[in-house]
Amino acid sequence: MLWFFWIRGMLDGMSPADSIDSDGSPDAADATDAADARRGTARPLTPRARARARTIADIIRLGREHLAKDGAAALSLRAVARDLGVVSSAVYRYVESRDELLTLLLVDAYNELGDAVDAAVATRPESDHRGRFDALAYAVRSWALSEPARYGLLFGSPVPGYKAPAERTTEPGTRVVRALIGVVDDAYRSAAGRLPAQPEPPAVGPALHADFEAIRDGLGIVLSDAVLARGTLVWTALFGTISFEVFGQYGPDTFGARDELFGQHVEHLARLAGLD
Amino acid sequence: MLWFFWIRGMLDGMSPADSIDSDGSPDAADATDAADARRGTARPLTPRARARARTIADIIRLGREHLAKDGAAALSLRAVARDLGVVSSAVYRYVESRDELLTLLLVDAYNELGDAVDAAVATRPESDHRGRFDALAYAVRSWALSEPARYGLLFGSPVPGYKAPAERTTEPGTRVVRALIGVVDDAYRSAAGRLPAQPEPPAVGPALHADFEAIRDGLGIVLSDAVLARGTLVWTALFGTISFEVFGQYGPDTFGARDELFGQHVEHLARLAGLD
DNA sequence: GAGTTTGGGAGAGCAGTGCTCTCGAAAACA
DNA sequence: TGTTTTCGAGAGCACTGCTCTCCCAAACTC
Repeated sequence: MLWFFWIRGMLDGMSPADSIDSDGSPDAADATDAADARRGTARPLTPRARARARTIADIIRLGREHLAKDGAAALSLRAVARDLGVVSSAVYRYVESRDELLTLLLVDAYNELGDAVDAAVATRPESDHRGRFDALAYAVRSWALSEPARYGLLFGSPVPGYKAPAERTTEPGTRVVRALIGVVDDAYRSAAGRLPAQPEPPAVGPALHADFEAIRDGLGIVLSDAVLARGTLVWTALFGTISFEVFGQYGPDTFGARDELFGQHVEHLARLAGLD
Repeated sequence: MLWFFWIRGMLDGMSPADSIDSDGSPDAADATDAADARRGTARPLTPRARARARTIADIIRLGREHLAKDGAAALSLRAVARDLGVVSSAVYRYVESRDELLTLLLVDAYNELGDAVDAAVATRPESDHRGRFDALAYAVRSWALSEPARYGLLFGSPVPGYKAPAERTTEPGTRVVRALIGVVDDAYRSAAGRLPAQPEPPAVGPALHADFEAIRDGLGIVLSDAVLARGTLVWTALFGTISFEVFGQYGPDTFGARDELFGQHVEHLARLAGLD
């Protein structure tokens, strides 16, 4: 299964706990209602189920706070239990393990980032491809700088011993790249035939061509091998630039004008993507 | 102090432990000799000092193994002590804390990567700027793929609660970027005046200009603002691409032809750097 | 309404972690 | 030979994830 792809039927397979809205609002129990409605089982919500959903939402909210403050490696189930006013063994009634909580927080963070990106892109008209690209890039950077530890969980070094379950993280985890591909694909569709000539691209070999072909098939896009090759670089470069800033790779004093530096990089990346 | 800069006198301030050769060879004690020789104090090495240096070298070697296997967050001083055949409190005679060991391993890894890059660049003639750039890029990628956990320590999410001491990590930590700047600067020096015209660059504002000016002063290079802007993007993009591969951001199946994909990216990055 | 089921909090316990302290022996030095 | 220094061992503290048992109260069933 290609990583890019929306996994059909995934929502149906989700447990109620997965459906908690990502803002951790107190009425998370309603999310279970929504999930029930989605799969057509109008189950009358028992008080117990309601209390349970509320507790899980609290655990996610507290976990998110700890994650934001101390990072993934320092996330402690016992600390969450303390904040919840409960003994440590009690949280195991709601969350299978620390890794399970990490998965919930991973999905939570992916969706928050995805929402931020979607909202930013939507502020620009559909025809303003360059504007949409800029909005996407700046939205990712803003979220990353405001949530460095959670960004690190998503795009930093893997947590040792933790393996994200693909069936739960793939869809939310690919929202940004799918949005990016959408912006670029729209631009190329609308500009079909009248694109500025790019300098001769390096030839793409048969193996990489097959990879790109599978991506095109899976996502229903029209981008050429050359554009996809440049597009993947734009993708990884965008996150590379942001990661350097978030993770402190620039050092404390080298760049004072970080906004402007990022603007320069976005400019070059947009050109590389062919959006100019 | 700008992060890029070689810190003068740093070696003089180093403790013997910092001078352990990065390959963890058993004769690490000789490194102390070397350090003594460098600062002109020919101290006769006592048996105790010799044994001590050897033990520290063992600790670093074992720590490196654990780091490579399980990642930074899972690095355990007690586990190292067990492997060393000693009780846990005994290692505190040699290493101040877990963070101290992390610093030693950080410097160790930075230097191993720096050595690999320097060696790769040196295989190409000085005039082959594009070849040197490619060699640098592929050397970083090779090392990263063969040492994913240690790469993650250097370029992934920061270890929570750990703050790398700048006076010990800045010099080794900037070896790669200094090598990269060297390659690009050489190319621009040797091509002075006869460079292919680049498409009109976005204008650099006064604040970013000041940053670039400081970098030029500090490193004694001639690169223009436009080239430095593109150069920092090349730098961050290179590590972004490599990080995506090492950290599994591509997903397991999206790209089979990863070598070729990286080759495409290097090609575009070389063009962006003006090395064509 | 009475009886039964079940959900879940409390607490003890196990094995691991980083780190500190004291004690004693051995090695190095004077 | 006697003194000083070094350093390993071991106990102990506070923390972690996680399991197990106990038991009460809320919820469901008849």
